Amino acid sequence: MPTPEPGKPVRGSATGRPLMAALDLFGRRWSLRIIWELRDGELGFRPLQQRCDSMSSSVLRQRLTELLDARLLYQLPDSRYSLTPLGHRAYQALRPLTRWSQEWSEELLKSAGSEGALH
Amino acid sequence: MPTPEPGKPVRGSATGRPLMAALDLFGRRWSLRIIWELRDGELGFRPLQQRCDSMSSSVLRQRLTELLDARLLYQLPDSRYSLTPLGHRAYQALRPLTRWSQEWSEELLKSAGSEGALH
DNA sequence: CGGAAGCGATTCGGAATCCGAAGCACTGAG
DNA sequence: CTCAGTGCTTCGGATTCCGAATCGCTTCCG
Repeated sequence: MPTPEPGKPVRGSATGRPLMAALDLFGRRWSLRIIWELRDGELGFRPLQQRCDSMSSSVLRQRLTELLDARLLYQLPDSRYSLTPLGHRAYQALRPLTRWSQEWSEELLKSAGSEGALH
Repeated sequence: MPTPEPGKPVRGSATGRPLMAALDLFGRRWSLRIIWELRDGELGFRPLQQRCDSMSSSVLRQRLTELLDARLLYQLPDSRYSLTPLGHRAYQALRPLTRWSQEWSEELLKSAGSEGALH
């Protein structure tokens, strides 16, 4: 499972268009979450694992190397992980998702309520 | 694998915070891509499959039911799939990713170039 | 009518991925 | 020396994904 790279064909897209590579990278489990948890501050391996609901260490390592390869993260001399400027901009690109998820939550509550009211 | 719902615990997050449910939903393979491909216009099952690099029909069906459950999609009387207003706003929330992926692509080209220059 | 083509959708065996518990090597504190 | 905490690896089993085949249905065309 190679790290997705814009320009090269990635799983799920023969073209390698940057967006498709990004969708592949972020479509792997925990990728988005890791970036999210590093949004304000460096974290070591285990603390990061804790914040990610104790995700499995093997997958965490896998995701970390992918994100390091992709230059979204770098490692401090004390081996903690941190977002690169590029990684931080990726986080910012994902911020609208927070607002949307709120809206989504409200929408589902609404429709759940009207379902119940039908009886 | 239940469809993630804000408020309920989802895989990868005991809290069920809306954002975490969203990260679970979008973290499943092809989810982002499907929304992306429906951004401007309805598509039937097989045409949609074509646009998604001929992804496997079983997974496509799985993702579609999840996105229907989550109210991001609805099905027209002729059984084509379309974004709901909520789904369209999800797409809009993902748009900054396009810009970012461009920047990412350039950054990787830059560092690939400087690597070569070291010899 | 007969048949070919396209559709949405399902099934199923094998491949890829993810999980989680255990353990290793190292470091600092007591 | 112990003990706890760290980054990280290994490995067997569970889950997920894949892809080809297939079904039933509709449409189109002779």
